[in-house]
Amino acid sequence: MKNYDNAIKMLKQKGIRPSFIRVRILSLLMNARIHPTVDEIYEVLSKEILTLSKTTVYNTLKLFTEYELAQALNIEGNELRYEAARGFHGHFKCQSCDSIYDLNVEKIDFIDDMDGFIIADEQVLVTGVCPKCH
Amino acid sequence: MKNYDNAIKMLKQKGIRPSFIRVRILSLLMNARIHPTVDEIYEVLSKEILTLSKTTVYNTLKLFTEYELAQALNIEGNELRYEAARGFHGHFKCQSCDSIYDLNVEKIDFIDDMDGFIIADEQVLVTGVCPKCH
DNA sequence: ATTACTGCAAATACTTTGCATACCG
DNA sequence: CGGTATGCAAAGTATTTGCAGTAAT
Repeated sequence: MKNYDNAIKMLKQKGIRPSFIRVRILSLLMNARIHPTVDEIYEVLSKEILTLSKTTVYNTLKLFTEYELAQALNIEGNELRYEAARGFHGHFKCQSCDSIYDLNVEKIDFIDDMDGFIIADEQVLVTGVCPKCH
Repeated sequence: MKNYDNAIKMLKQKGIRPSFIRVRILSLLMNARIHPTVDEIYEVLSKEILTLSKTTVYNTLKLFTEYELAQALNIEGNELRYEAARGFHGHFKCQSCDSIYDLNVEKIDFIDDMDGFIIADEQVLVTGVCPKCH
């Protein structure tokens, strides 16, 4: 329950109606500091929301992405992961256990002259082996 | 023709038999400095290699990735792009025209202590609008 | 009543797998 | 010949779309 209020507040701020499902999905993203796939979100929430459909999860995440409440991450080539929007940070993916860690990194240091380029987003993905796996 | 020799040489160095198709795919990646999808590679090469199948393109790229001749890029969530292996660099993706630019960037500056993490690869993806699109 | 939200089913897109055929040493 | 490379068809997985039913204002 604890974070529902927070999620409701954020949805209202963006002018999105805080339906039950939206609140639950946003709370999930904000609480857990996880980077779930659509499938993982669906698996967790469909246990409580028995009528939930994957289409709705897709719709909701798309909506959140448009309103910058969530961000899609290209971690695997073949599926999208999502996380709640928050400050700039990177990700570390363990190629052994597939865990994903958040990473505090400095902003990108461009060598090229970026004049004329409008930068909207920066993503950093580091791959390797995490401490638990060696 | 010019780069076939180069591609053949690289394949031999890795102990991979330089079949015609492999040479063509590797040359394509090395010459054009592009970041094609499997589909784009297939479209280009199937005009000359009429019997080419996508499976072979997939197989070949997988092989190249294992031998570090090519690298898969997570640019879109739903498809893989490939580029010839070369030094560390980032990518800029224009959200208007979908062009992908190579970017010279400094190595990631970690704020976290990365002790215990073995870093195998770093990817930087910047999204925004390129000079041609505004 | 009108608009927005949800969900099913089908369609599309990308990639992998199993197996058969063709090629090369 | 024997092993590797290629390719077709089918299966698997991820995502999108069209439309209909439902809920909210």
